[in-house]
Amino acid sequence: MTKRLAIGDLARLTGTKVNTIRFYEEIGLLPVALRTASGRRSYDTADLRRLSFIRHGRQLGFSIPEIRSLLALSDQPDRDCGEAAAIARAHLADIGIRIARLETLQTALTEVATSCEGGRAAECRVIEAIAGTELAL
Amino acid sequence: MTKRLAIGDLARLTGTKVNTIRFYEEIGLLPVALRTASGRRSYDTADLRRLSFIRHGRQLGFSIPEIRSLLALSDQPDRDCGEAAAIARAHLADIGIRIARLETLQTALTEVATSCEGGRAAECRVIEAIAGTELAL
DNA sequence: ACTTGATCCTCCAGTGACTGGAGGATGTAT
DNA sequence: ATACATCCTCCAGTCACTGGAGGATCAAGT
Repeated sequence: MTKRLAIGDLARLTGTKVNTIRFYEEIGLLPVALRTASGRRSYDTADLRRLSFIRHGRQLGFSIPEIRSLLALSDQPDRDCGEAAAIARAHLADIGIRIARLETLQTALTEVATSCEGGRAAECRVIEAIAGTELAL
Repeated sequence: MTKRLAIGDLARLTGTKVNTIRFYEEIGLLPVALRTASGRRSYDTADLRRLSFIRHGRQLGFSIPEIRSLLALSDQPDRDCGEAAAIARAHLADIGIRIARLETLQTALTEVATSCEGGRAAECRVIEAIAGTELAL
């Protein structure tokens, strides 16, 4: 039998609250956990990877329905490849925008962070970075 | 007098609910809005940019305290440059991680999206993409 | 001037995604 | 055997909105 993890271990390894893990099970983001003889939840490394994915996804601002649809890509072993491709494509555009915005913010913050050495306060373009250029109103 | 916007205009232009704009005013993310003679809120393009920043920031997964601290960089005209640089630096590491994760996810999704044309279902690396490589346990 | 429909106001209740705590059982280390 | 951490369930609270009631105001058309 490979290494099994208690809920607390999983929580520590992923930076998740124990209650949150139980919550994810309740709403079906994580599979119903196996139980030990005494009724405690027991996990393996697949659960660890899945939870890690969920947590990082949440930190990136994906909603739970979005994460569900991303997880669906992994959950369907090889059926309905066309549908999987459609889900993937639907997310790709959004991800491109996110990356672009983060990169603009990165540039703006780098400017702020380095401006002090340059002598005086930088022209602060932080809002402009993320506000979006489409607002030329 | 330059162009003034009603709360509904601001909502439409930024994709925000009217109630959410009032909420942001209440918690101090947006300045207390000017009012017309009849008591309606009135906005300008600075408010539009600020709200646009807030909304995009939220979509990128930044919490309201984080957004507050990013806005602080723009709000302080030129006082305490060192503090501003510290805030900027604190966010930069995090942003680098976000970008890297999104790029890995982008690669994984592109693989899924293009695999159908190649003939058979791709080995789905979506979870692996975001789960993080530090979990080699 | 009047009506109609959209928009605004305040206030307050509800939702999504957690977070924390009470009360009690179980595991582990001395 | 005693302690102390960890687990269980259940339920209440928080954060960031979201929606609706009840009522005033505005802008357009007749």
